[in-house]
Amino acid sequence: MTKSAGRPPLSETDIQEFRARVARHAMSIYREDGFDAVSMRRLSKAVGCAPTTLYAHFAGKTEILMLLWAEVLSDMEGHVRACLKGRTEPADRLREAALAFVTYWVDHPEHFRLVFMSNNVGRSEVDSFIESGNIENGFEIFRNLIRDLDPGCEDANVKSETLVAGMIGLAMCLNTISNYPWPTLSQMTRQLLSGTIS
Amino acid sequence: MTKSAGRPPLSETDIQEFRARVARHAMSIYREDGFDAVSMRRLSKAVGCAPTTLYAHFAGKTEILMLLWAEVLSDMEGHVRACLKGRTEPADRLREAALAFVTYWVDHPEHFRLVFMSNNVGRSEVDSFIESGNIENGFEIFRNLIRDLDPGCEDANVKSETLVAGMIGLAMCLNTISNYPWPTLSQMTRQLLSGTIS
DNA sequence: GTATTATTTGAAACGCGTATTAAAAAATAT
DNA sequence: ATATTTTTTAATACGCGTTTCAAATAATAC
Repeated sequence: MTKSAGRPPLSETDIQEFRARVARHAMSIYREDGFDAVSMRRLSKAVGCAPTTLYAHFAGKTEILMLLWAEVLSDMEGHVRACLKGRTEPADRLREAALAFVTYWVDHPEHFRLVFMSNNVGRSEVDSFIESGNIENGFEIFRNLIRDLDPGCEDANVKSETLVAGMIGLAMCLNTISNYPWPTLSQMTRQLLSGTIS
Repeated sequence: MTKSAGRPPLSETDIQEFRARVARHAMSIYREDGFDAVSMRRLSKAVGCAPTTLYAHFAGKTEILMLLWAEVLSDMEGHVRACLKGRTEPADRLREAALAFVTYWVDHPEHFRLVFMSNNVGRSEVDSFIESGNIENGFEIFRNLIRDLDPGCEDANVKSETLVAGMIGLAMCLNTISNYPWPTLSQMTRQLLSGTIS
């Protein structure tokens, strides 16, 4: 059990550092030139490594893109929380938060594409992201708002998960079928909420 | 204004025939080997033309994939209508139709991917599909079910469009974040409907 | 130094969507 | 047949995600 000869494996710190460096450059390219510009070849050039090296540290491109999700989601969360400032009435808070949520994705179609349409309906990759708690946080905002509205609500889970999924659906439809004569964004959000606020 | 010399342009019939032939082969490849197998090179080989020829008749791959949407959507519509057989109570009909809608997309993730995740958030391409009335039909089922439930309902448009978008969101979340501990599909659908049935 | 192990590299390959462009082929009027 | 016009083709190219694999490099123990 003594130390064996040969080059030691990368420390956990080294790995994390590398992954963080990749994330930084990926984000920089994404911000600079958009989603389509984030390619493995270009990213490896920016990082300063061979394209193959990326595949030694990531399962694939999707796993790298997930590093960007966290930033976008946190930015979105900021927008939602910002519009809660100064509002105290629970129903009002929930309404405005929902409107801000949908508005964010409609105003940032590129972000929406990155987060919701860049996965190949993949299985295991997304799972790790779930377990990291990032998704849970997204639901939590609305779960809390729903609980504030109706303390002791037993199906707050069902309500919040359905609300979030529904809002994502709204954003998706507005983004991808943009020329359809949709009702107003606030009309649809209000309608979607009518089952939550009761 | 007499006929000019030279090879005459393809007749509208010829064009339609070619497009139909492409659609047939595309659908055949899709059914046989799945979404990823439908590539321009392979499709051109199946059709019996050069890859470039496809680009003379279609703006791009997305426009070809849209030919498959109609079939999938009509299949889906069949499933929804089938579950209405024998049901007369309006609220019951709406509930079952909604459940069938979401269930269809969860049971056929490949179809979901084809219809909802194969467009690059593209603009003009999807528009032609809208104007062909295919989307309108999808909404109409639910608009009618909502009208049956509440005749003289003034915001049936808002309700149906929001419901459909919400259901798509449910299907999308269940498909792409498949390992999250979601509530039951019927729980979420019922919750989503609670704002519609009231 | 040498041996050993871990990691990175480079080059090549596959098929992909898409674009360009010159050459070939097809279909017509005269 | 010839001229004219439209359509198709073949070849080539670009960058893409991903994989394979032998060669190079780095970091350690002895």
